[in-house]
Amino acid sequence: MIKFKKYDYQCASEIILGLISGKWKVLILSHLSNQTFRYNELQKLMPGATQKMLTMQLRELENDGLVIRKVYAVAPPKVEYFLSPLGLSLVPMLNTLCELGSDYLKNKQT
Amino acid sequence: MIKFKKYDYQCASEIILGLISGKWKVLILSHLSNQTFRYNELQKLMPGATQKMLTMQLRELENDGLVIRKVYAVAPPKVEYFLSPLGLSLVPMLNTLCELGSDYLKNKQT
DNA sequence: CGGGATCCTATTGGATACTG
DNA sequence: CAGTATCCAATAGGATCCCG
Repeated sequence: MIKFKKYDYQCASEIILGLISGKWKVLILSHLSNQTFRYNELQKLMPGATQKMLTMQLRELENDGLVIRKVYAVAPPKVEYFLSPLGLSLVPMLNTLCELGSDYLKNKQT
Repeated sequence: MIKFKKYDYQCASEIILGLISGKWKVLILSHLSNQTFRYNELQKLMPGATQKMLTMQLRELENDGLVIRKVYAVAPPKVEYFLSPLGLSLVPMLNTLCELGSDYLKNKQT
């Protein structure tokens, strides 16, 4: 039994799933895997996400140490988001997940 | 945009996450990756899961083609669960996920 | 033995309005 | 620009009882 963040996990893989489970998290991570983005740029990339959801998902990713939020003390406000080393370490796995997903779809169509 | 099972996915990786997201799914998959189990054997392996949840998760895994349910026409009933080729194809990824989870924990403790 | 049916709670996500 | 705050709907999960 693994205790982490008020949850009990039976398997360490569930921890990673907890980190990336959330309606917009993998999408955010995949965007940030390419480059740094500002808040409103991410909004444009994900028109379906409300402000509340985008902010929530970013905050969780930040608290879990996958994403870094850099605030510039300027007016108007400027905030940049980019992957931490920990977030970067998940990128190959996310790509694998993506390939498996494509394979799965092909398989299900035949 | 990928349409699959009444959901719209922006990234193929979300499909795999949908398949294995569920409180007991990765645990079921990890047990079945080693050997075939009967229903009540799985119950004993996962004391925290209620009958309803165990059945639900197994049915979803079956409907998604990851697990095969084999019913023997005997009395008392006998039902066996084991991984399909599709389910087996996810095992290496699940192991990777497990390693990443362990790494993450170590990192967070320091 | 291997479930199904019902009822209830908790968590997640959405819509909308407001702000330093 | 980059968020908060509030209220509400949908889904996931849990407790309990029943059945061929």
